[in-house]
Amino acid sequence: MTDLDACAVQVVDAVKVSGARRALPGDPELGKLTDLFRLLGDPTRARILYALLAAEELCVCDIAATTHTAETTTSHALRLLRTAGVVSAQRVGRMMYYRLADGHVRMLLELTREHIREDGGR
Amino acid sequence: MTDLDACAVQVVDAVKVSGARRALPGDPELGKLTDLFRLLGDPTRARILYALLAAEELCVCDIAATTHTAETTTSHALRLLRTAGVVSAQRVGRMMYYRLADGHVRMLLELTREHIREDGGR
DNA sequence: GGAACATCTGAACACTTGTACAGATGACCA
DNA sequence: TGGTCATCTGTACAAGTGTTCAGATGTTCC
Repeated sequence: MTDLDACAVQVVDAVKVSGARRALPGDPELGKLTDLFRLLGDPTRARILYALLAAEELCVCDIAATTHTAETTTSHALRLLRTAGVVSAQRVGRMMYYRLADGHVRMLLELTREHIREDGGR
Repeated sequence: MTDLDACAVQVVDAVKVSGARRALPGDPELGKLTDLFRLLGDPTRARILYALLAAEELCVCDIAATTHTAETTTSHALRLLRTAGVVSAQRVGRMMYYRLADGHVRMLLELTREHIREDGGR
């Protein structure tokens, strides 16, 4: 779309560039990666996830109470997280209980919080 | 702002709720967390970061060439990443060399890619 | 069956955000 | 010093996104 070719001609370190280009995630993988990160990049959803990290399992109402968010907003957020496979849901009577989908998500949340705490977000 | 009080009254598991509420990151910490995730949630920036993960260090032009992105766009993205402390920059002559800021970011990128690859993004 | 309840869904709005264009900076070299 | 080069910045527009309101599910209990 733009002057990408012009730029490619002026490559400084061609070896590094072609090496990095090969190591780059492909479009489908990159899409999944950014989808996941984008989901975690919203305060409402992040609050929900950290609430589930602490409580193991919660119903929608209790998630809303924990995160100080309207129940409708919570439900919308949970749908996105559920669709993406970040959380899993289980119906018990008329309530839906949510929990983090797997250990990777837990590690991701813990690692990032550690990172923030250690160097103050720098 | 909303019917949050009404919701709090109908809390199902009050013990879990108050426990999770205490474990929840505070607003400043949560802001840093979501800022970081949001930065990783854009394809252009993610490509840049994975390029740096593979190549250790690259100048703006080579980053643009690696990620197939216009140099202006790359520069804008790098500014955001630099301001947030995700990447660090070093000037050499008229070129700027960028690299990932620390090991936490590297681990975050690697862990997430692993996660995506293992269960196909589910 | 009907009422009360927890949760979900659809649509509309305000808001945020990424990208592209144009021009500015700062560094090198003749 | 003047010109070229790599990179940066400001601005504007299009596109994406979160929250809300209103109403629809599906479940329990009488």
